[in-house]
Amino acid sequence: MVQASVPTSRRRPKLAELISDDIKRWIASESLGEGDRLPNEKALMELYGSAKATVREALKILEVEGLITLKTGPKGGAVINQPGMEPASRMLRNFLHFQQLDGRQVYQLRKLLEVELAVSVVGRLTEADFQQLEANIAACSCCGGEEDHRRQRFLELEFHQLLARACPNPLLAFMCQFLNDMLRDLVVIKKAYVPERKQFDHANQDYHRQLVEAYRTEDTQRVRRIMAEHMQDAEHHMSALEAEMAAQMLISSDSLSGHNHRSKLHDLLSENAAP
Amino acid sequence: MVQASVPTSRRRPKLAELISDDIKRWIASESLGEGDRLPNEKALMELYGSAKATVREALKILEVEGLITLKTGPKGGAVINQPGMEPASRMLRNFLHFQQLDGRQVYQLRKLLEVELAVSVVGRLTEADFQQLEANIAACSCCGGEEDHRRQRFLELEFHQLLARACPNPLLAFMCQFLNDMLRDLVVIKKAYVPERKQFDHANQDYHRQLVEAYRTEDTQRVRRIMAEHMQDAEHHMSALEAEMAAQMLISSDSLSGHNHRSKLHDLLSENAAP
DNA sequence: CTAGATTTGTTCGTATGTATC
DNA sequence: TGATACATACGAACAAATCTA
Repeated sequence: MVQASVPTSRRRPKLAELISDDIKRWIASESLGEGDRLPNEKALMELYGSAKATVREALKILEVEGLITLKTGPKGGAVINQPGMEPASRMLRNFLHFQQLDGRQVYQLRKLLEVELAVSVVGRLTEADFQQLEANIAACSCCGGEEDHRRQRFLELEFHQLLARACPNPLLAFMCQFLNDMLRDLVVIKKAYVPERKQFDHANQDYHRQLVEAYRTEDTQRVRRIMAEHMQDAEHHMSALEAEMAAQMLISSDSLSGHNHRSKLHDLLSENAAP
Repeated sequence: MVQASVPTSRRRPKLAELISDDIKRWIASESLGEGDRLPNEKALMELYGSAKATVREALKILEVEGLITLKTGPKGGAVINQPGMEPASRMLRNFLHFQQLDGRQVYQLRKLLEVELAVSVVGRLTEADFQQLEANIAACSCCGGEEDHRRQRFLELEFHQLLARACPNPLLAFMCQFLNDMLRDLVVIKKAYVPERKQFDHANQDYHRQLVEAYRTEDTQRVRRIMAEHMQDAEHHMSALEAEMAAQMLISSDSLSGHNHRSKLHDLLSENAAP
């Protein structure tokens, strides 16, 4: 049983999947890195004895998985690309879209992971990091107008993203950033959930300020205590939207914002008779 | 900017990606579930005014992401498939393959998450679950021969997988299962790392037995304490392979086992002159 | 700055295999 | 068993993008 690429259902592996797996094995065995180039389509065609479309499908799989990028022109072709966390994040959202997930469960993890992450970056922040953190706090407190609630939330989450980028553990960093992204998109959907928002904003900014202070003095225990309180407090204020997350998670907010696209399929299948 | 499918690099979205995004939007807006069928290729061709290959590529993207499965024959076509955790797990491994990751970092998370998971399933185990757990312990202790160290590890990890399947929080369950899968594949690679293995096996079995006991009496605090100790102990014994994980993570162990495939590309490009 | 070369991106047409009825 | 519907695969050709001279 080879069958590595699409193991969701036991079935006969298709030709393109075998080819993409073979290329993956090649990448792993040669320990290739960013920038190395694969042979061009023609060479792959005659190597595997397959048609152009089949090779293209194999390359498509690798592109969707974020392992290569395809460019046209001379010196173009398939170059190996070390994937960021976006593809993994996207797939995880696809998975969670069909699960029932509520804010309580998100914070069950956030309370653990954000604290662990906060502690793990003590002593690892550069002066540039401190400047970004303090700039974020300043932006948070200054634009505290009543206008744009969402911008406020974005900035607060960005504070945590800055911390995550400094984390030396890539797994921990990924999970925290994923949780932050989910909360960010949740804010996009729920346009206004404004109970006692004012004091919540103030409390958040206070936590962030204290965190930076503790980081300056590299006081690990204080970092742990403040972040734990911060998460506890945030969970309490999240109880407002204690329901139906994971409903609209298939499309990331990047594609939601801007035009409010409706799918062509929806238009066609609902009207079913167009002039 | 639509551009949701492959956001690893900012570039003009290709036609196939736009189509797959549109289909995704359709799935999300109609809140379709498992088993619902998409229009067939011909209908999609004339709907989007694109050729067969282009539509096929769009469907390919959705298939790689685990959102649909393609079947041949009448009543075949693209049926919506609620993705399991395999696609997300695969992408996360792709990401980590290019990061430096060691056993210490894995256990930094495992110590937090396995304990949280263990506590969260107290009172949620059915009698069938208990039977599976006890059967696992029995299999662990009986086949304690010196023959197959790997089988022993597989069974021990399977104990934790059983617990994870009973966890009501899908995010927490995913992360624990992912960590277990990574450790499982690591065992496949490192064929024999046998320092004081015997007493380690015995200790593990003892922890597992005590855990089942505590679950029977629904003693939450005891579950927490035992699992915490179990993870602490396991981390200590993992220090043997404190180095280079994440090297061979691109291909899952399913495809590694069996034939020890070498890639065609490797064969061709190294010899470079075939008779 | 234009022109050509190179390589991917897209399309059409056709043939094959396979599962259902 | 055969007919049908559908995905799968092949091959050739054209279009578009991009580097280089």
